[in-house]
Amino acid sequence: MALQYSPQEIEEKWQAKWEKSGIYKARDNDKRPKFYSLVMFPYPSGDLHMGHMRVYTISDVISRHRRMQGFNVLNPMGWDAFGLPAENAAIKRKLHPKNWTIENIKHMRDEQLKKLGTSYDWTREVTTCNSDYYRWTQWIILQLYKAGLVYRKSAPVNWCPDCATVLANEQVENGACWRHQETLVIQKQMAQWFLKITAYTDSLLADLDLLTGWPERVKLMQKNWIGKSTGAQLEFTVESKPNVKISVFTTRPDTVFGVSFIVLSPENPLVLELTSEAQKKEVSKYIELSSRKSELERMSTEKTKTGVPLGTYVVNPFNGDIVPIWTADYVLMSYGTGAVMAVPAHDERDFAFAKKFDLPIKEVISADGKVSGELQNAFTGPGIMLNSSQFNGLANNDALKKITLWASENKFGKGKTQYRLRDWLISRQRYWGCPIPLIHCDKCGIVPVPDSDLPVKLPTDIELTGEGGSPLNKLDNWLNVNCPRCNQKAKRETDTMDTFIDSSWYFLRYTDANNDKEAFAQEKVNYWMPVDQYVGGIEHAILHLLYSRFFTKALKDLGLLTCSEPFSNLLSQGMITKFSPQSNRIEKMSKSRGNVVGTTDFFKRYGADAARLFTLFGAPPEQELEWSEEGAIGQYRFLGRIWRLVQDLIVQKIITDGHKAWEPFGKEGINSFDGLDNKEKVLLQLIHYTIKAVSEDLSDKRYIFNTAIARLMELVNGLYAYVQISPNSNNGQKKFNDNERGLLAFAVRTLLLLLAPMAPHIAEELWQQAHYAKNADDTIHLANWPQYVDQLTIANEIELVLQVNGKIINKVPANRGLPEDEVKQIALADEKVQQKIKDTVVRKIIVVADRLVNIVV
RNA sequence: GCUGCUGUGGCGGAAUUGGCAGACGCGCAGGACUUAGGAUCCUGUGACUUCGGUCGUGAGGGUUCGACUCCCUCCAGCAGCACCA
Repeated sequence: MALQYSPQEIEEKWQAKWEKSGIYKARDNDKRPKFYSLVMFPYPSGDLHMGHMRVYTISDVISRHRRMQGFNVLNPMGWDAFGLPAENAAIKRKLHPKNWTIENIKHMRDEQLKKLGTSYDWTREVTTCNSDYYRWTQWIILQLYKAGLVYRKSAPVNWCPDCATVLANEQVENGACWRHQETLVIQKQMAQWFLKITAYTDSLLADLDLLTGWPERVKLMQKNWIGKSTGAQLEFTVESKPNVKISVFTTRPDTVFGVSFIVLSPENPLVLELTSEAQKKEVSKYIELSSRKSELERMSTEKTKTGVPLGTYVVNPFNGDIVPIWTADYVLMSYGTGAVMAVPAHDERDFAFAKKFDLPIKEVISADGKVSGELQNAFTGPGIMLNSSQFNGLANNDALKKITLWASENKFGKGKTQYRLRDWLISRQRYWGCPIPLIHCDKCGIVPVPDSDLPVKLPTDIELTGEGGSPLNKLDNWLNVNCPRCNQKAKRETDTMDTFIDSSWYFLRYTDANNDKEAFAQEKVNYWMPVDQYVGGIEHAILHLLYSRFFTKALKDLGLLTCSEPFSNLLSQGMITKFSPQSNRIEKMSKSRGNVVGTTDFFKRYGADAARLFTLFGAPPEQELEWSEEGAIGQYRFLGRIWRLVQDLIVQKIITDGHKAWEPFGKEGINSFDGLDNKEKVLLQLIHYTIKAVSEDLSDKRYIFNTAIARLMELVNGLYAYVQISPNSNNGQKKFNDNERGLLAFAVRTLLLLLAPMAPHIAEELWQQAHYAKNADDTIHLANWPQYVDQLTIANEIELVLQVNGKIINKVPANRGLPEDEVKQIALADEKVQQKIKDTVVRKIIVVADRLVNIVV
């Protein structure tokens, strides 16, 4: 074997061998404890670059480590294969989306993920656009439909002109489409399918507390998205139409005596009903104007408020005040009741509005309960009530509760909790998605496709034009069916599902991926779930993770599984960045920014192991990592350093003996420092310390791989130093006695085991060459993770730091575990310390065991 | 604007519990080997220094024998949300 480290010669060899021997297969219901390791599956866009590789490397290292620790590891991979890019590519290049997708999957799987040296169980691969998968997506949707969680409703929805389809609320960012940052979403009134995620609002919010293994920021983002507010819903009677009431939601019922007008959203149907004859013209003009404003325009006019009065009034039931009704587009129809009570004295928005239109500002809370005169700003803090009849003098927080109670006793309103989260719009007017398995029958209404007729296959003979409307609508022979209930003519639903549905349950399918009788067997899903470690990008903090949690809870209630949260631990890896010549900035690595580093080239030149090490070493996993060619080459050099060290020890027959590894100490190594000379002690301690440190770094308490690699580098440096100071024999080669050979063999063995999860190819190759493998079929990746002896991780002798008044004066060697008095004596006797303190009185001596002494004078 | 996170050498980063700041790597400098070195091996590398030391973790203050770490004020950068009543 060459003395030169050549990843090209070893990596693909081992990849092929691992695949053939099936060492990464997960076993259902094994006796070992299970570990479900999951990485967010990719959209098969065609080409992964180094920026993508980080997440797969991190997840793979965790899987490999757990496997060596004796867990029955499930580490699956699949494809989120439905979606718009396939359809757009089809329109542009006249390829069928299916063929485009399959080609991409083949390349990404065989040329990229496999060549990274990942340890997936490919027998469980799932592809969401295959009918053996989406058959069960349809089945699950029908179960949810039967449970009343799927409904159809005509509603104002977000329409992206570029996608030519509607979007979920979660897919609108700053008023623009999440796929097209420049394309403003427009509002359309359409009949659409919704999933009733709001039925689970409370448990989605409350159970965030159970997710102790999730990053706080992700939980916070979900919490904000759900947006719980507590307050009250209050009723204001219209003065001229006493049978009409306007409901408002407010978090500040304590300010109700300060209401000086009511505002309705322009979309609120009450606006037209309540406008006076005199105001009709102006109000219609205003509604027309604001309907033409996009979401973004409505936001950008943040500071300048617009609105018109309706010319009618309501009665404030709390104090009989008669106040005007206005319409203004700072009030959103989609939140609460689409109407608010305006209290300019205590709400900044209302204050701005009242100032602009010269409406009264009535103070009802102040810091001391006294009138403050003219307000310059809204007073939003806590204080004492005034101008509020029987509630005067109370702290506003007490008044809030009492007013709510009083309102419900007198039927003016009641306490209410309001959420920001709205139901999930799931229908899309596109072709390349999972067909919704429902049928429209004139007589029977909406009829689910019977289970026996699933899957509703997506027809393949279709011409895609990219014009608006559901492409499936044009396929008469697919569209027209007989109603399963009355057998009369009926039509299929032609919308397809949001692809986030496909990814909301794929982790369940992995547990039983080849089942053609059911979505997953209870026994298997309950054995594997929940996922023990999920790794993925922060961009899915809301969408995918919230939807998956919702699916898990809904399926649990349907009796299909027993866990209520799908992902016990979540790691959100940071992105890989690189200087982009286009923008002259360091930005996220992406094709469109022109700063990608391809995988194939890099693997060919430096190997997958070096790529893996660099992405692990550059920064902790949650932080951003800037790609650096030099840094990556540094890892290649480190691997070369290991290679040469081990090769030398093999060629010189130091750690091997014929076709066996040299093992006079057995696999456990030496269990005490007794009888070792100093340099041996140092090496033995280094080995045990390294095992401990790397094991802790790879544990779920840390997952900090950069320090794990740093510890391995220190071990390698230590081994070089050890070999260097050993005496030469006559022929110039290093001379080692049997004990030293055993220690070296143990050191190298340990090094390779600790390296194996991170650089699997070189570890396996050297494992074989040094004959640590029992036979040709033995693999380091199923070997036991090394154990350390705590006693041996620390030296008997320490360096004692001597301080005077907290400043370091000297460092002296001392034995570990000395009694405090003795340590004090050492410190006081020290020459440098003496010089410093001279005759001054020692006030206090602080001893930190085995670390330092601080003398205070 | 609100919320959250982050500020440490020329660079990426380490310091797990309040106890030696800068592990490890990149870069740089010097040496060895060599026909050659952009390979490899070894050594050095926070700043200032009168070579005794002095200063040093975004800025300022505080608590403490002792602060990168805890508290307060401020500054800068990043991210999420953004008229949510």
